Amino acid sequence: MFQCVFSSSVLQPHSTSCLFKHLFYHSATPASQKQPEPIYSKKTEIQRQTVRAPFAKLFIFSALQVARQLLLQQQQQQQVSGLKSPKRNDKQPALQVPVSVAMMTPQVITPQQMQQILQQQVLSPQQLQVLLQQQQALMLQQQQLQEFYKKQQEQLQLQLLQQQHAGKQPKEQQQVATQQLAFQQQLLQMQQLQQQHLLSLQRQGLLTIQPGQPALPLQPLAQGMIPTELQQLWKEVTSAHTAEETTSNNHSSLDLTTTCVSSSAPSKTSLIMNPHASTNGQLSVHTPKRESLSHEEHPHSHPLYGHGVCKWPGCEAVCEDFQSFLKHLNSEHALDDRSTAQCRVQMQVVQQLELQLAKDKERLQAMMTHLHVKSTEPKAAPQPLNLVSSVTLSKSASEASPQSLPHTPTTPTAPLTPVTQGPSVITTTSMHTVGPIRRRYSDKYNVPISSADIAQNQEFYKNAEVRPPFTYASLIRQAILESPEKQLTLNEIYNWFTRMFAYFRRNAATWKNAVRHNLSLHKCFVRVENVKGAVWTVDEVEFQKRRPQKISGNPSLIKNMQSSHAYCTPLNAALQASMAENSIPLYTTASMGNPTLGNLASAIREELNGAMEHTNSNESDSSPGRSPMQAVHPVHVKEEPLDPEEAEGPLSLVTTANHSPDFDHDRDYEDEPVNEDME
DNA sequence: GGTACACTAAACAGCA
DNA sequence: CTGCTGTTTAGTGTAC
Repeated sequence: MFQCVFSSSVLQPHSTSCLFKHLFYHSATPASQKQPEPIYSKKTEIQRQTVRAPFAKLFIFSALQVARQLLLQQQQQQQVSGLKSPKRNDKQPALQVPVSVAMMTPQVITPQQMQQILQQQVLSPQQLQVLLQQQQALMLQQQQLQEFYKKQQEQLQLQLLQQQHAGKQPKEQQQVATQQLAFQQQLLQMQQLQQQHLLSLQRQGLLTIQPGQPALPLQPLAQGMIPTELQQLWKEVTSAHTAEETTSNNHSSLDLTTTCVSSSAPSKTSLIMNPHASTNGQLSVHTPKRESLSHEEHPHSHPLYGHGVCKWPGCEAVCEDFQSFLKHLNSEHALDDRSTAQCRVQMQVVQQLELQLAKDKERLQAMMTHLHVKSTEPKAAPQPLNLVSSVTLSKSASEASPQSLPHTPTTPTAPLTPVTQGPSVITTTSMHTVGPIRRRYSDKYNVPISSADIAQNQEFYKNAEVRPPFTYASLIRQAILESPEKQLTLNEIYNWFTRMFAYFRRNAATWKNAVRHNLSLHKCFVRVENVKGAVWTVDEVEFQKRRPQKISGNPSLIKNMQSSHAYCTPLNAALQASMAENSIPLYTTASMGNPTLGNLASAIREELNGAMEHTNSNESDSSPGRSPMQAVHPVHVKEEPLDPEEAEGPLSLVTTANHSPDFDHDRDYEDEPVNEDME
């Protein structure tokens, strides 16, 4: 989950596809409108309603939280590094980095990715520069504040211990506790100030936050702060802490150049046990040696040390124990030009991550707004106020602007970061989910599954335990058609299900029964006695008979459908754009390596042509509210309630998203693993 | 409200 | 007897 989510922004290409598949299926595409649920007959409607809408939102939230965690980790790394640099200049342009970014740890983005990130930013280069500088300065300030806050906590704890053992100094303890409380309150204020700061940035045009959108739920200390406010706060805290302390220069108090860069910092106890030790006018107490602090707190915990390896960017030196690591840190990563440069690089990485986080926050907000609009749209409008007229629909679906969506006037969904293609991608596709999308569309409108459906989301469904939005009949047909001889035994169909869909790796009794039921029920499935037993084939004629009722639409839609671009273009463009935005290899359906995907285009055309034939004969049945994509591919529209287990939140989805194709045999997977490879 | 459809669950039979 | 395969029925939910 973690990597999948976060790398969507910066780091890991492979996971990016994962994320965008998630996005597609929980926010954007018509397919997302269906949330699976295996057993819904015994669930109350209330359960379903509460389960569906928050699903995607929770996932997005989770993704953001994870990204935030990683960002904080990066900040920690930078923090440790930054304290070692006496030359660091907060206002220094971030691009003057002599050290190759490729030296960084595997976690770190490559120069190419960095460039991509830069290119995809919403801001102009000038704006970006300004914003970078501001963020850089603010970030350092808040880091210092964090450190001080931590010290305060430590001090309080130590004094509490002292009090317990010695039973004295109650007054001082109370004083510190009071300061602690006040400090926490001030932190809350700072959070508000952060939002103000963002708003000011927005007013300056440096941030593109949509109007009317609620303030972003900023995390304390996770965003930049107004320097003056922070300094004021700093002054208040420090002055309250030591009354006799001569308030130092605000700039110097925040200037890392005044900090002690020696690794042999004064012991923490000396600073903490005696508050007066920090009354030297220099705020060395506020610039602790993190390694020493964390070392004492957690003997083997260090942001730059983990799994016996030095995590200094580009180092990865093996250190047997923590002591050796400290030696290594002090020797190999001492204060020099190289370390300084690396530190700057790390700073830049953090900045980029922050920017990316801000951007993703924006995206999240837009998505949430979008989903909120959709979910709160009155159900009483089965024919939604589709402002996309038939004239508009006669054009390419991809040309339709998101503004065409029926938005509630109070919560307009402004264009989503129009500079980047990623969000607009989602918008482009999600725009086709207008109307009562949360409602499950009739399966009458389900076009049987096409190769494109599975192809484009194959990896997703293979790994994510999400029920595919396709009917059993469609899946069975797909399985059979994918086989070389266009025929499968029942067991082979089972295997196809379990191989292609993680969802079908559990509750085997249920879905297998359903498969058998469908095989028997539908005339399109023909049982043929074969040499090796009975096999099932698909009677396409019978199968096509089901189609006429599946597509209805007005002539404009039909006309639009005559070009396969109506369906292919937006989706493929969406995928490609999202991939390009995240600088990952194009994940086209044709490059997925599945032999069945080679016929994707023809399959799509086949589906479309087949649909067209029937649709043309049924033009009287118009559905003006249906968008082209829905009309062409209404199978995505079908929405189903969530499985209670899946409804637990995004975690269930996201965690399973990283499952290896190897099945989880320990989870209700009643059958043997796939014991034969049909292909 | 009726109808069609999909899904789930279950019963049942035949067979190896 | 057990398990698999295949058929059928019933109940439920959803969309039209």
